[in-house]
Amino acid sequence: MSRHDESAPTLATVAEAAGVSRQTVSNALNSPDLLRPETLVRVQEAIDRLGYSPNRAARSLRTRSSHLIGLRVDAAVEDSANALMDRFVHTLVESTEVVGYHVLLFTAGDHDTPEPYEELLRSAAVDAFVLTDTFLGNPQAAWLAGRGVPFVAFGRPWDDPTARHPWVDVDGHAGVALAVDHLVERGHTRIAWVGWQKGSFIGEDRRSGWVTRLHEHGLSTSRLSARGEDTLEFGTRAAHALLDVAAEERPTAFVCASDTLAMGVLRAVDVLGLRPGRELGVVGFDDSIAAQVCTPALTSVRQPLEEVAVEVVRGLGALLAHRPVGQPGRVLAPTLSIRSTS
Amino acid sequence: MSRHDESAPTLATVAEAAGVSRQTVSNALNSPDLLRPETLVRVQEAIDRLGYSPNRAARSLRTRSSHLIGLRVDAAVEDSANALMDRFVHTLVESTEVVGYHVLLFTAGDHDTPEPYEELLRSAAVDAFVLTDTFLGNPQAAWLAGRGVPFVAFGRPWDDPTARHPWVDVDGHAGVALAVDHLVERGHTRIAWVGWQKGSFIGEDRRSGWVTRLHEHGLSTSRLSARGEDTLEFGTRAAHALLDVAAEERPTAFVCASDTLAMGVLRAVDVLGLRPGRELGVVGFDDSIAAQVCTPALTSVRQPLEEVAVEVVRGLGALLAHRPVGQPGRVLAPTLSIRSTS
DNA sequence: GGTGGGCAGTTGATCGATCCAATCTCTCAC
DNA sequence: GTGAGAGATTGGATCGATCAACTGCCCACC
Repeated sequence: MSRHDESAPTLATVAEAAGVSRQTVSNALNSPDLLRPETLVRVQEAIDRLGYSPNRAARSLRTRSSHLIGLRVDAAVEDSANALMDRFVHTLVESTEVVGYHVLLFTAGDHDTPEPYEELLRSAAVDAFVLTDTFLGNPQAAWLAGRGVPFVAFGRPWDDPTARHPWVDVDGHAGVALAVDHLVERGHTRIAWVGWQKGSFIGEDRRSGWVTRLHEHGLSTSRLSARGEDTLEFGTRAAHALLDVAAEERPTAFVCASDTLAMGVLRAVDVLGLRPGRELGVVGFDDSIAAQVCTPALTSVRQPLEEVAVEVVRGLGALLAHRPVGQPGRVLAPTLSIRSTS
Repeated sequence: MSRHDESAPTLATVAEAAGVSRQTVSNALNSPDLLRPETLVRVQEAIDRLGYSPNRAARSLRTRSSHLIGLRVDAAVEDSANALMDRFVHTLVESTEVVGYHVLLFTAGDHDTPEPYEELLRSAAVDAFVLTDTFLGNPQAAWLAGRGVPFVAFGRPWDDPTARHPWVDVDGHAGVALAVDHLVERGHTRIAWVGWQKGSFIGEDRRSGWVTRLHEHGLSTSRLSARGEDTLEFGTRAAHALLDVAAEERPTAFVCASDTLAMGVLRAVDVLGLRPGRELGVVGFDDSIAAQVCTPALTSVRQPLEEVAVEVVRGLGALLAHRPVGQPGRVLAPTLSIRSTS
């Protein structure tokens, strides 16, 4: 009856069991190449036998790094197809685990303040952040960068091309261009845009794909564009308005800035008794779950969220190792998921 | 030029600034009522002035609690409407923050092993877990409980009513009964069930709501039930099969075990040229985003995920305070979100 | 007047890992 | 045979908080 079994094994316990010192056990874990092979084996056995895992708090305290990455989750918006985070978060968690990190979730209340970020950083709860809600340019990126908070952004620093923080983004322009090409190939010549109000950089990026691509195909964009909020209702209203013209001016296809808007367009189309598909094309953006399961299934631009997550983690790695980043940003190409509405 | 400004303030720094001892500062944070009001104010000022937040690693090491809750995220399934986690996760994060905790995400690989859970617990990375994927009974709950891992489950221990771990669940039976009542009120008398294969406790619970409620209304269930996998395709196949009978035997409404299945049913209905709504009712389960934005919008049973999250956190609180739980489980009532398909 | 008790605040030890500098053990060259 | 030097291991100090025990101090009570 040696020792009470209740307390978890520590470095010292393992060291004693293996007949070596604490430091040797620590080296076995952190720099195994420093040990003689036979010693390493002996230590490993003791570790396995005792079921030892190093205490994170202790390691964290000493090394001054928690091996945690902060990710802010904001309130889920109802009635909108914006559930693309699921896919992203999962890959992010998987990728971070590969490099020995975990993801910590937090909320930041209603208004954007740096407080929660700084608090987590000051208390050494996380080593860095991943920013995702860079919807309207990213004001946060600016103030976080200014305060020396380490982070990688999913989204370009639109408003400040000189920003030096690492970021990853998806080429919205190219995504919409893909959609336009596809619709043109299907024979459409009057392709409308349903997007967001001016002021959103992402929205303008996506829209520019529509404008330039139509022009490159020698097609007109005039009287084919609608702008408003990112809601189902606006999508429906916009479609009604765009279709309420003389037959020869009527668009035969809609490219939308989001799946939410596209679903709104589909609703209008349904009310008017038109059948989406070859005759009337509709393309969304995000390839949300709703796009996949609704009837008719929505053709949509798919962001390579898995790749984005991997790149974000790569950026985090460089950031935390204080490796200088050559070019801070990376733009990835989306693909088109073709379904029934085109 | 006192001290290099780089390093973050610690208890000692604050203590010196306020002219008190470390412990007094610690007390100011953890048991303010131990201090004389004027001392408390003085310490508070120093804390604010220096921008001090206690180091979590150090606190964690000493108190043996990380104030982190582990939540496993599994691979997002494509082509299925199961995105109900978003809503749950957000409320969970918010509720845990209120009681001073944070949520840590992790994955458990493909097969279910207790390894990742035990590893996180052994290394003191988390204090407890929240289990959510208790889809088919919950095997994990059993082995986690057996190994003394503290957790609260979202989902009943169907296979072991004597289990003592805390859990929260939603009454699937009642949810489906709600759907049946609603359809009966709309005048339907031949109401079909599209659900999962036998062997899933949740599936049987939901189905039982359909069976007993129809019988209570004096309606028949014979030849009105289909069972299969939780996919869009099966929903479509099942609907085709159920509708392929003599007109007077044909169901006029479908209650489904999930939104995914309901979307499949809608697809079949669409192909057959029927219009869902008053004449042909379809009700799903989960009130997923897809249900909300698709056309026609799907009537669906809505789980009170916000309440569930709050209850889960309450359970965690009791668990971590070693407060004995009287009755370990709590069943919450779902509601019905009525939309166009009924 | 001595004891006892509550209040306010202090000090040293401790949690479990890693860092650091010093030591020990070889092997090999001269 | 000795010293250099790399390879492997050691004990002590440290990260920053909390715990436990202790010191004054003041007032009440017998």
